[in-house]
Order: sequence, then C-alpha cells, then structure tokens
Amino acid sequence: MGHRCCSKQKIKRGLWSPEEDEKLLRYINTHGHKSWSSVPKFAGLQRCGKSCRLRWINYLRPDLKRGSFTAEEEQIIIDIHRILGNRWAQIAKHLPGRTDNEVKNFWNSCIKKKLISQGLDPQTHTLLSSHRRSSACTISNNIHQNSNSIFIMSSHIPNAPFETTCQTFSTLPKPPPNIVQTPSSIVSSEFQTLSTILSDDGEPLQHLPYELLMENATNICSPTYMNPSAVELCNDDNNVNWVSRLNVHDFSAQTLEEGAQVLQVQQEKGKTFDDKGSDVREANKGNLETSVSFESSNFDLGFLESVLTSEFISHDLNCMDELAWNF
DNA sequence: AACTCAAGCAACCGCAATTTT
DNA sequence: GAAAATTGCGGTTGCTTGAGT
Repeated sequence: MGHRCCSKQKIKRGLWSPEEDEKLLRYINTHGHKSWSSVPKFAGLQRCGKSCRLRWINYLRPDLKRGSFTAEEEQIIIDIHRILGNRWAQIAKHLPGRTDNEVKNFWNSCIKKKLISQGLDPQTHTLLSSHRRSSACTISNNIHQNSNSIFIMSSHIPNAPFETTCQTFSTLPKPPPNIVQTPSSIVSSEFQTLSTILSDDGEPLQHLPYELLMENATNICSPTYMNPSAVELCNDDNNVNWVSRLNVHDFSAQTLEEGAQVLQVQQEKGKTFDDKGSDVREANKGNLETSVSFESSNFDLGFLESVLTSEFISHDLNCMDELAWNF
C-alpha cells in the first residue's frame, strides 16, 4: 500500500541513493519547497512528496547535528519526556539540530532501556512496581524532612506572556544529583523564560522552559523525585527586573485554601517595575493579601488563581498518602 | 566461516490537523 | 461551508551491521 499522493505514479521506495539525495538537495537549494507534492516531479525523482519531505527533514537539512547524543542532550530528553510524554516533535524542538525521528529512535533504543534498568517506568518515570518497596523508605524520609517546605513562585518579567490556563501543579521532579542542567540549551527561542525548581536553601535543582512547566504541570508527578521547596521563574538573559515571591508555609499539612491565606509576597532583586507606575516592591512588603499585591503588579492574577485553585496541594497529598500507604 | 540475534537507524504508514480550492 | 490536498506527527516496520556462538 502506497501513499495516496503517489498512487498514480511509479514510486521508488526504500533507502535513498546518493544520486537521489543530490537531486533533492539541488532542487530545494535552488527552488525551496513550497509544495512537497510537486518537489519530486520538478526534481526528477521517482519518489512521493512525503518521502522527499522526510528525507529532507531527517537527513539533508543543512542545520542537522550529526553524531551520537551527548549526556546533556540525553538528560534534556528525559526531563522533557517526563513532562510531555511521547511528543517527539516537541522534545526535538529543544534540541537544536536533532529531529523528532532521531529523538524517538534514541529513546526507544537507548534511554528506555536505561530507565528500565534503573527501575523506572519509561512512560510515567515513576518507580516500577517491582522497585517500589525498596525506595519507599527514602521517599517517606523526604516527606518528613520537608514538612516545613515552602512553595515559592516568582516572576519578574514585565508583560511576560503568562498564558497559563487551569493546569494543576503536582509534585515537581528533581533531577539526579549528578546531572548538571544547562538552562540556555533547553529554553525555546520564542519564549525566553525559564522556571527553576529550587531546594529548601534556594539552590536550583532543575531548570525547565516555563511553558513546559505550566502547560504540563499535571503530568509532573514523580514519586521518585519529590518535594522541591520552590519554583522560580527567571529570564534567560539574566535581566532580572523584579521577583514576586509567594511562600506557602507547610503546604503539605494544609488545605489549599489555608495555604492561600498564608501567602507572603516578597520582592527580591527588585530594580525596575512595570510601566503602570505602581511600586510593586513597596506595595508587596510584608504579608499582604495576594489579590491586592497582584492587582498592582504585572503578575498575572489569572495565573495565580489557576495555581491556587488548582489541585496542587491535594494532588501532592494524595501522592504522598499513596506512597505512605505503600510504605 | 556460517549462523543467530539484537541494536541502531532510515523509512513507511495511517491518522489528524491544517491549508487550499 | 465542504471537499480535497497537503503537512505534521507518532507508531511501526524492516534493513544493515556487528557481536557472540
């Protein structure tokens, strides 16, 4: 069975010969590819347009990176896959010069097996049932140690496009300690904002593109890496303007509504504010009602509400409960 | 040397989404 | 607005290669 687009033509299939590559390359370099369906006809190829497109994207494109994946790329794939799942095209966008097909193949042939050998389910990134018992004790200890954790969300970018919807936070993943993250390599060029997951002492545990964190927060739950203390949004170019910090004390022991009552808004690293004229830093000193403080800032109130009215804490507790019961 | 098996990879397939007619 | 064409994506297949026996 062939493609519908090539049913009328005599179509060659299988591996591409160097001559075919040459023809396709020469044609696209001179004419571009406005319509893939017409490319084979004008390039003199006995292929269907779909096949030409694939060959170009996966092999002939000049900006492709050759060679095996680096450890850093591998970690990026794992981190983003933990959030997005098998959305290879999306994952590949964060790896310049890599194609979705390449990422997918690498995942299926290498990473998947590596995760399984580490006792992790490659789809959910959670512990496989056969490994649960042995690690439950560690997780339980973490819960205890972090029972006074604070949850911090920070934003500092005037007019930042907070387009978040009613996504929910769950527990956030922490990378293995031996992995060094490189934020600039995974932030998308169109959206120069990173979220940084912080430990209790404010040390960054993991960086993720902001949109990945926000759009997919429901999928983040990972019993293996629990209880970050904070999330901070920061600009990739280090042009920090202001930070609004929300502290939810001891959130793991409170209901969501109670957590919202103890929100503190603090300003850090503050230098400039939005052009609405309100001095957010002054306004946010001390403990304030969140609605007041955020009305006067450029922090998107809808964004805040989506977090506060989400199932963040209940998710978290459910997850912990489940783990506790497993233990 | 011949065979088997698994890993890695390129390409295909079908479907869905988007664009064009 | 509907139909057709095109594009994009993820799952899958099948070929090549190299290691092990």
